[in-house]
Amino acid sequence: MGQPILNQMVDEQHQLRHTKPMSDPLDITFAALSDPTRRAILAMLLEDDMAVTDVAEPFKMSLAAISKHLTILSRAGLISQEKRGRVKWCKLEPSALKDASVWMQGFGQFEAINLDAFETFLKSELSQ
Amino acid sequence: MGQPILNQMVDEQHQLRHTKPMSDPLDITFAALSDPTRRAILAMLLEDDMAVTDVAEPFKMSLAAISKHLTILSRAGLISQEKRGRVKWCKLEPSALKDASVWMQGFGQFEAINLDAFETFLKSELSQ
DNA sequence: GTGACAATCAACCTTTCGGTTGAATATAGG
DNA sequence: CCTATATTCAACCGAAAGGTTGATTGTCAC
Repeated sequence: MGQPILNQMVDEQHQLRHTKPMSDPLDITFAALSDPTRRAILAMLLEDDMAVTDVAEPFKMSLAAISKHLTILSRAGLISQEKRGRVKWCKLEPSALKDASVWMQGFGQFEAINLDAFETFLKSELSQ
Repeated sequence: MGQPILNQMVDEQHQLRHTKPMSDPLDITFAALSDPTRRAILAMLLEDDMAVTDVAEPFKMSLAAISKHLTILSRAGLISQEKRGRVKWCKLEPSALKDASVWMQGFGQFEAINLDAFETFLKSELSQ
């Protein structure tokens, strides 16, 4: 039975005690999400896959800066990048959000959104 | 009609364009969650309210460091702190996770599905 | 009051973050 | 081939993060 989420948390704490420099994937995920530019990029990619230059266009910062942000999102698994020709296409990878989402579910009276039911819902939607 | 989640994302992007130093609450929430020590603290508080010293006990870092982490969690609204006598009690405030959770729900693999149905689904889940 | 305990403050250090600029590396197209 | 475009690399910068230590404040307990 049990609460795998809780166990995971305890493990995480235990890891800390031993000063493992090994960074939890959740570190990277949440850190990636903590920047508003990166969240905006994710929102843009929700609509469509985009080239790096096109991603950068709405922002007033340099292309290199956006390129770095994309690298961070990519390392967090939140997007994937595929080079076709000289253009690198960026694609949202929403499944990476799942672990973080599941972790958060551990804290909530707002388990309002039951993930199993959620997935069932998605499947039924997609099969139409 | 209406996709409030998506609109919110667009607003966020718009804000960026104007270099507002005004930090989105989501920045603070996700940044707070990106540190493993702080996530471990949240997990501990999930079991019970605790005094600062007791929170610090399992960790090998200084009390001052833990105190700083608790301040960050507090500013993010993820915990509340109440001083009774010389002891400051820390209490989990899981509702602060809700906004972040809702934001994340916007990213399903499901650009295919229609957002109205998604919201209807969420409402029905919440009303149970 | 005195001493022990709870917690924060203040100053400091090192590393990471988010940004810049300018040069470098592909690749596409005429 | 040559040139324009797409993207990254490299070096640098200031600011913020995460930690330390030592002093400080406040409260309880005798």
